[in-house]
Amino acid sequence: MAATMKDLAKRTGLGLATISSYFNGGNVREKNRVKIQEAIEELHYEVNEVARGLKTNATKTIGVVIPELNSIFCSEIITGMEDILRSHGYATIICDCRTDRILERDAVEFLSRKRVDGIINMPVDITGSHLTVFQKTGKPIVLIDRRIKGVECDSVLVDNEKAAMDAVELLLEMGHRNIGIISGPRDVSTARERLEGYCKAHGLAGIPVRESLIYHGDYTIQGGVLALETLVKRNKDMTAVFVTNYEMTLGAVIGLNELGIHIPEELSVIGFDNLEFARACSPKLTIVSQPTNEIGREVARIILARLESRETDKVTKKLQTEMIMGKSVSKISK
Amino acid sequence: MAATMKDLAKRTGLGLATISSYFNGGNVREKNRVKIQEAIEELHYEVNEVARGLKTNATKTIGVVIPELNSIFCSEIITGMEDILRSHGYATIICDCRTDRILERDAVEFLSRKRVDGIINMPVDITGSHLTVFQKTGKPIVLIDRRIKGVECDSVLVDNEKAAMDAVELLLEMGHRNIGIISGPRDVSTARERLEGYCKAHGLAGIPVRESLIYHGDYTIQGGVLALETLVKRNKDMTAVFVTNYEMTLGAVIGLNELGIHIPEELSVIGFDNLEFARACSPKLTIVSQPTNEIGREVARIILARLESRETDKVTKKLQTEMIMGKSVSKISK
DNA sequence: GTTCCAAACCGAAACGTTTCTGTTTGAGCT
DNA sequence: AGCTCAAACAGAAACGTTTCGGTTTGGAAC
Repeated sequence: MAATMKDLAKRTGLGLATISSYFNGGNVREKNRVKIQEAIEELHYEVNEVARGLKTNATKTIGVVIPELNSIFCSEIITGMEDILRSHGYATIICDCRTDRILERDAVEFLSRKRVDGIINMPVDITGSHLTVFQKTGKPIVLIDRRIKGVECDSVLVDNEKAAMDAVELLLEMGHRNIGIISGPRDVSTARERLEGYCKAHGLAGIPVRESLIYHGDYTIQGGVLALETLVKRNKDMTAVFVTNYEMTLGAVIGLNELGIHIPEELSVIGFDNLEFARACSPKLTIVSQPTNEIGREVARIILARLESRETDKVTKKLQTEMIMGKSVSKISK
Repeated sequence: MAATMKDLAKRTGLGLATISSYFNGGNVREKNRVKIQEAIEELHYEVNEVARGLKTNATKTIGVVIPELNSIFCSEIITGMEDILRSHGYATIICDCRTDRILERDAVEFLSRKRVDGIINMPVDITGSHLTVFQKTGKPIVLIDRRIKGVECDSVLVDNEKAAMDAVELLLEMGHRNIGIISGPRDVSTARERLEGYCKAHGLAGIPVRESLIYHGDYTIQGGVLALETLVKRNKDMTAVFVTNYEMTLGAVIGLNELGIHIPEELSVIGFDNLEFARACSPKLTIVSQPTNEIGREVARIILARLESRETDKVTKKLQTEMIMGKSVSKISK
């Protein structure tokens, strides 16, 4: 069907090795070079990366396993990551495991069979057991956003505790004393860290944390709606709420909107991520913004470094968030 | 390094062909079956899909080329698509070409070298020249959302004209006579069709179309902001605006917000896509909603059918949009 | 205990590369 | 013209599968 290197060899009268070295930057006489080029044109030759992958034992492909493609946090990271990987000749196979441990394990096995050169993973299964088999191959793994205890490998994280402290401290400074938090699932490390930041900020200010002000959501939009409704219902004195990821922020705004509660007169809000959405809210939402693009680029850089050299010590990069000021926080005068 | 079928053969005392037929559903005696299973466990064997791909000339991989991963329209389609493809044993390599014709061409060539079994493409280059080489391989191509004149292949489209007519007719019924439209790039078929619907609705109502009410945006958020500002500035009598994709809808809402223009008292708005965002707007935005998930699933079904059988006649599926009513359109009484 | 035949098995060749081990070539010297 | 040596080339083996043709096996029927 498609032309092969053998065809090129036959056509040009050259040997297979010469054709191969032409494609791999070896020494080929100029006149043969043009002969090969002509043959490529005429036969519409294209390198077969599958065969090459079999021979070289490197597919120039990175597997990416994420909980939800359809989440701006993930998709922005991927965009930044892919940019860099592509420019270094690497392809990415993206597997969206729908926040499902089984599918996540399947995805890793699948990528392993496909002989990807490395895996980038925002883990759902916090035991990391889905990664152990792949890790034995010695190929690199880089974790995004969430750390895993057992598995030791490179990771790119965000300073979640600091992020949450910044937000809560702002609310405290503005006089709020009954601050709700829409936290994430208890078993997700980012969620725990953000909640920890919330508690620490309270501790530093000498204000006790009230259990009823804490809601453990599920990081989804619908979960955000429910969380907000619940918090509002059970805390009549709550004057502010801090939402700890984008999807739930969107949900919370929907909830407030549908309950007819005004921001910030009746409730101050600090959200998470998606600057553009924050700008579209009226009044503009104050948010904690994660450097998604930079996370993606950093992940790409780390895995590329690993692929090129065999350093031993694992690196953990922690990036900082930024507060983007809006008008969704009001000042409370006692 | 990793165990191969040859190792399994040695270990079990069976032949290569038997091992192979074990993996491909052939006839293997029960006792040998368990022997093989044990050997797999002990040697941690995993099929090498690269070698298999070379031999079978099928990689069980579909290439997907889209203009922008970081767009909810695209990412929702991909989610729906991947679900179905995965459950049929196909992987997807996603290439985000950043709305760049050169990168799009690169992506297709890249996928071709990787010997993907088919390509799904939301095309940027409307001449389709990036696809002609791949098409010669006889492997299937399915286009999403935008049609291309030269290239004949399956496609899944949306009834854009009807979508726009529905929206504009609603505005006309509510008494609006000076309706702005934030349209898309002139060379994108979806944009032209939506604009056509806008014009047709005016025609049916016997109302002339005014050039100054038409703005050609670029389908980006920032483009939406600019579009809105421009339209508002040059049409003091404009009472409603129809925005023709999600990113520009978000931009338009940002623009209105930052200009302090109230919806719907000062300006009625109909947006496009992203139901959740519409719900988060205050008042809730009326939008035209595309069946993104269904588009993705349909695309997957079509390409799977092509991969399994060699029907000749190409199919074009056209899906309908839905209007989701909010409170962003006011009634005008003359 | 034969006979028979499908079911089960085996080994080699092939897929399209890269790479290893040699061999040839030709430009720059006497 | 002859010599030298690196540069350029050639051929074959190997990567890990599938598949083709041919061989063995085992159980049912006699």
